[in-house]
Amino acid sequence: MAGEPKPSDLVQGTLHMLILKTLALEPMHGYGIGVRLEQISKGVFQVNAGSLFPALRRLERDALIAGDWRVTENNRRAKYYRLTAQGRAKLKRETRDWEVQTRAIARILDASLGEI
Amino acid sequence: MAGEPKPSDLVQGTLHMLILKTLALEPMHGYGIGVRLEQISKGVFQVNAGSLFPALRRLERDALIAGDWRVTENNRRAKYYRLTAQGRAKLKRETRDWEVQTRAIARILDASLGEI
DNA sequence: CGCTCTCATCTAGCCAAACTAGATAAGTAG
DNA sequence: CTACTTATCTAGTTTGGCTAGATGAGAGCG
Repeated sequence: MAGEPKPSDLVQGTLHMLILKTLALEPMHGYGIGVRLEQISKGVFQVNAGSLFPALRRLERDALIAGDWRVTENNRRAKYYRLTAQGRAKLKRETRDWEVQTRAIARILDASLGEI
Repeated sequence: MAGEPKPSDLVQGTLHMLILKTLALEPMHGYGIGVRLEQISKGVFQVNAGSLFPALRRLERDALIAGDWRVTENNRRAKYYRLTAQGRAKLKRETRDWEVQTRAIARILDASLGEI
């Protein structure tokens, strides 16, 4: 986060939520999660491997996801992660909190002097 | 940010933007900014003094806001901050970036397997 | 065969920013 | 005098994304 934030910089604290959401759709390996987030966001997020993999390890450490090594379609080894029950609950909470907070921020950003 | 995030925890990186927006409406002192953010957000943000004042000092250090000591209506000394031209430009950029990113996040959170 | 490309993961060390948990000071109200 | 509110400040911790690499293995090519 040095100097001017590029538009691709993640809003801090959202990467966990986005990973959980991606895995809620289907189990995937880390690299694939990065590619998918980039695709769905239409390039807004270029998910950094140096952010992504540490995030995955934190999520696994906290038992929100669980992973096992397998072989991909391309015949490479990769660790496939899936949501745990705790992860699913966490995603639900985080999504709800995110919506509450973005609504509140929108209210502030839309405010004008008249309505205070 | 210990343990379970309370719903009042700020989405990281947004405090600067919210302060700039508040000051864009009218010059205020720090304490007042905190009260106003809490009011407009309808209690979603209980802005921590330990977050708020360091943030103000960073913004002043970066010349995005400028402050001078005055006396409030209550006859207390307080530092009134106002936006600088740079601050106004920064607010514009941050608001635009915020909207791009929240739209992208919304797209991800709304995604279902069918549309991949 | 060696070379390069892509896929896939991992790590160390940095840095911004919000947090906790206080201290400080001065005016107001009882 | 005491307690409360307003108003600001700080030290030290933690979170989490960042840069900038290393590592390894399969695929394609001359």
